[in-house]
Amino acid sequence: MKYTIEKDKIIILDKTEFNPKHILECGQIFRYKKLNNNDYVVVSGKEKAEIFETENGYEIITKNIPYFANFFDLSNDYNQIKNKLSTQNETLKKAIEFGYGIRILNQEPIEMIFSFIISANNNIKRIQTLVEKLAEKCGTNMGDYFAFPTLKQMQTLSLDDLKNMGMGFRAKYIFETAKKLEGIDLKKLSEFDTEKQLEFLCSLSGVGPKVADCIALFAYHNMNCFPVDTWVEKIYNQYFAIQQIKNRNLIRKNLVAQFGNLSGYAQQYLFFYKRELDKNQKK
DNA sequence: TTCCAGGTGCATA
DNA sequence: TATGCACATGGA
Repeated sequence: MKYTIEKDKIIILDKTEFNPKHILECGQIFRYKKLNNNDYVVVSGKEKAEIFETENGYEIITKNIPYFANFFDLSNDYNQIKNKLSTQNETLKKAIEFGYGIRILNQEPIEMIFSFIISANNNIKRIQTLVEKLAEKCGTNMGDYFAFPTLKQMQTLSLDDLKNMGMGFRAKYIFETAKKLEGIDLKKLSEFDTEKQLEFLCSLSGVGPKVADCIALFAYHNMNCFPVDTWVEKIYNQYFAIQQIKNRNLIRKNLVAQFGNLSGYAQQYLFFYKRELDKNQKK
């Protein structure tokens, strides 16, 4: 994708491989805010960026250019990925045409772990509220926003703190995982193969197969993962299944068999497509 | 009032 | 190994 870098901004000269709405509203990140039509503020870890639409693309304004160049996966060629996937399946082709500007973000492992523990049996709106509360409660004050808490900061929270924030039955999971991660180098996990990565993640309290897939996908860019949640279950049974399947493990297996090392990309296009369609139908 | 949301953990057979 | 249920909370 065409982009250039100036002092404090990344200039994107493309509107087909980069679309802030598609990128931010496809459920992979919870800390963003819409300013105007296609303008957004996004917070990741302790960094912040603002995105503004221009005539020929977008400008990403930030104090940390390298961080957000990597965050937005700018060196990756999404046209090639989209072409490959579009030929594989008609529904996916439609989903890609719909969410053409999606990119899979490179996010912080610690942020993904706790955010997706919160996501269990929850809706995106409420997940956003809870993640924000967590940052406000114990994350570093950066002036006009709060950084996502470090592990040390997470460990200062009591079980009651978490319950009082509205974490519900996930409070215990967060509390236990914060303890368990002590002394563990999460960067090392990127060197593991998929099986080992998921095995470790599933050993954390509140992390099962679906949440582990999300963490592997969004924190470690592991494209062999295909998180199957309630939405993917719906889309699978609507468009892919010969016969209806409820077993999510089996659905995952079938989808990974079909999309291989492009599974993570395929999943995001399908997830965004299905959710937006359902949202619009309700209106 | 009931159902549902980017599910997980645990008991039971 | 597979199935079923409880688990907080808030919006529709």
